[in-house]
Amino acid sequence: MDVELPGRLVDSALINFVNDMSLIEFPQKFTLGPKQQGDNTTPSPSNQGDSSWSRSLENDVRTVELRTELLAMGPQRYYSRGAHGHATSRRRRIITVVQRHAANVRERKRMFSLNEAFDELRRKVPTFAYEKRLSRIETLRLAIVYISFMTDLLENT
DNA sequence: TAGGCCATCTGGTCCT
DNA sequence: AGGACCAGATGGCCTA
Repeated sequence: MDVELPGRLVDSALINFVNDMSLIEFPQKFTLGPKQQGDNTTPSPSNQGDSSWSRSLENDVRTVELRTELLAMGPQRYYSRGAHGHATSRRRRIITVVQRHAANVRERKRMFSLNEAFDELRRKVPTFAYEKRLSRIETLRLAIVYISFMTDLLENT
C-alpha cells in the first residue's frame, strides 16, 4: 500500500514514517465525519453549507443592521473597553462603527488566507487517503515531524 | 453531554 | 491614522 501524496505515490520508507507518527495513536479520529470529510478544499460559499460562510453572512447582516441602526442615531463611535474588559486604557483608540465593521472584514480575509495556507500545507504532508481532514494543530505537528524525517533522510544518504 | 475544533468579533499593540 | 497581527472570548457544530 502506498501513501497518496499530491500528484504522486510514495514508497515504503514514507509509509513507515507515517506509521510511526504519533498521529497513528488515535486512529479513531481518522474516520470520516459529515463536517470535515472528503474535500480538502478551501471553504467557500458553495461547499460550506450552513456553517461558517452562512454564519458569516448572518453576522454581516446583523452587523449591517446594527450599523444602520446606530448610524440613524448619529455619529456613533466604538469606545475601547481595554484589554480583558478594563474600562481604562492608556492609549484608548476610538473608532466608528464603520471602521469596526471594516476591521472585521479585514480580519476575516486575513483568517481566510491563513486557512488557505493551512490547506496548502495539508496537501504537502503525507496522509492516508481515508484519513479525515487534519486539524490545524495536527497539520503543524505533522509538518514538523515530516520535515525532520526528510532532513534525516537527506543526511543519511 | 463534554471536549475538540473552528469562525468570528473585538480590542490592544506594533508598524508604516 | 489606519492596517496588520495577535490573543481572548464566544458560540456553533461534530464526535465519542
